[in-house]
Amino acid sequence: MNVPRDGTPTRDRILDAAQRIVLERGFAATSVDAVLAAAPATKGAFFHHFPSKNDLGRALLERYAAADERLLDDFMAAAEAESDDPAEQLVAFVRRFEQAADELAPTQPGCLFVSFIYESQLAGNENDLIATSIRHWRTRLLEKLEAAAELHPPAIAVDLRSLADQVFTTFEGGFILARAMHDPSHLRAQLAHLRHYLELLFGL
Amino acid sequence: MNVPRDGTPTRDRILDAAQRIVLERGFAATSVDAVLAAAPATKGAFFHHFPSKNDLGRALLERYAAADERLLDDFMAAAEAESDDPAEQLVAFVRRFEQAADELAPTQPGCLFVSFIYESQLAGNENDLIATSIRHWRTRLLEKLEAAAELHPPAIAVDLRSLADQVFTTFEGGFILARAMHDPSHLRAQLAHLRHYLELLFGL
DNA sequence: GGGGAAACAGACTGGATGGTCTGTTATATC
DNA sequence: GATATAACAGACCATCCAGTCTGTTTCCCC
Repeated sequence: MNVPRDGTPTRDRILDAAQRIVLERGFAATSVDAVLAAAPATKGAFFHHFPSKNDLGRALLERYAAADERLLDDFMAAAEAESDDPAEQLVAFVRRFEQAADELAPTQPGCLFVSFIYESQLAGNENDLIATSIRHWRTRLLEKLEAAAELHPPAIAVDLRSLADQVFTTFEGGFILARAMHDPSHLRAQLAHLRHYLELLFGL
Repeated sequence: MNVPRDGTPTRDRILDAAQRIVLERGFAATSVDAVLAAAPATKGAFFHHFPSKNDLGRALLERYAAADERLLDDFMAAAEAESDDPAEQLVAFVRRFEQAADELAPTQPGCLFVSFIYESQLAGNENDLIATSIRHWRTRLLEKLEAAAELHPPAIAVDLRSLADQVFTTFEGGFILARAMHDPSHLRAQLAHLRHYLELLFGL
């Protein structure tokens, strides 16, 4: 078996350029030629790495979901290092995203998931990739919420399952708000309210 | 001046069909031909009513924003009829959206605003239409929030301005969550948390 | 150092798509 | 009932765009 030169740098360059353009204009409005011009790369390179444009979309989503999962793990680990109280961990977790929001928002004008969710043209397989990602967040946060509710009986009865989803909701909604108003700082402010809600619920 | 037959029914049919398809696939992925097939209408009719596809987008946005504003006014008026307490009015306001969510979500799989926000290809003019709409909600809700905070000192210090935006955030985030998980009921659940947050803040 | 396979390069194509253009029909005014 | 004009109808066009195809280069293995 012969192993010629490594193609991953080219592949990554294409993915990076594609992600930037997709986040800005959406997937359908992103032409392969535009990606190639931005990468830069050629037609031959593109269709060597991705059989079709849809495969590029799938690859983008997979890479994004993986990075997303890593972020969740990292921030949760950092939050767990700050305190032993699961409620305080949750608050620290959200606070970390608030801090990250200011740096993240200007460079990343949105969430790649939304770019695909609002374009149902991709088959169910990759949409399930998003659903799996969301469920992962939910599971991870739900166990913390349950532990927190155990220690700190909530001020009012709430459904913890959908509360876990509230993190995703606030993130996506905040992104949209920030983008619609052309002001990245909105994301942080919306996340702060989620934190306040948790603080009130668990009496912190 | 001669006034031939009325064109508004055709125009509306085109707008209705276009809105359905745009909400499902996004604006860029919506071809004029697909709209014409769904309306149904012909090329001649389309380009008689809309000089270009982008003009259709603008018209869609304008119509949507107007309906949005009407909804805000109606629900706010209904909430104001329920109670004299601005805090309770706000809670009633959100509760109304929870009720509406179940009926709205299945027929309308998303918010038209997002379809355009995540596709920056349209010029700044129509994006400002969205921003104006958001600012309208913010202004309207902010005055209620300030009145509520006067009567019921908030449990913790929060920024009322961004709290007003939280309604928009929760709505958009909830829509995305519902769509990503293929379960419209999520929207209602997310709105419920927003209501709980308000209840906790104002001690209701 | 020759052979082979992956990694490109780039001209080319067929279909989709936004938009045009030349009619034709309906209706209110005179 | 002649006419003017908005409201359509639908063939047609120019462009763009995803995907193909035929090379050429690079690099490892023997």
